[in-house]
Amino acid sequence: MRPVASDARWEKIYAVVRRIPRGRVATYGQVGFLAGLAGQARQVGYALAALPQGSRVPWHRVINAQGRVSPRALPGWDAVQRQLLRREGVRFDREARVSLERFQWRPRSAR
DNA sequence: TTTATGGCTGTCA
DNA sequence: ATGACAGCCATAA
Repeated sequence: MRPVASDARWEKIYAVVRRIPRGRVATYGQVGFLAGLAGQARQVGYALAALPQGSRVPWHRVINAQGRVSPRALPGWDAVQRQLLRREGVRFDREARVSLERFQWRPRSAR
């Protein structure tokens, strides 16, 4: 059997995402960096997109570098993400953007 | 194998 | 602020 490289990477990505506390957000690039995959933000998005529904990974706490919820393949799904974040206290401005200054997660280990 | 497409990002006009 | 582009790399065809 051929080893599936993405499994190990995705595991690392999920591990990082699981560390994001409630009411905080991280960018794809940040997650990639913390997972040892600097510059591969896109893979983070890909990994999160592949998450099964029942997973306990807080995928909704990951947004793009512009502080916005990325438009997704399935319609309405991004609105759900915003609602989940709001429920945790994350505020959106009228441009549907989050102030990363205020809500971005800052783990000590990588500051 | 090659091509096209992604829940992205930084840089430059 | 907005748009175009080039990197990144896994997956599907």
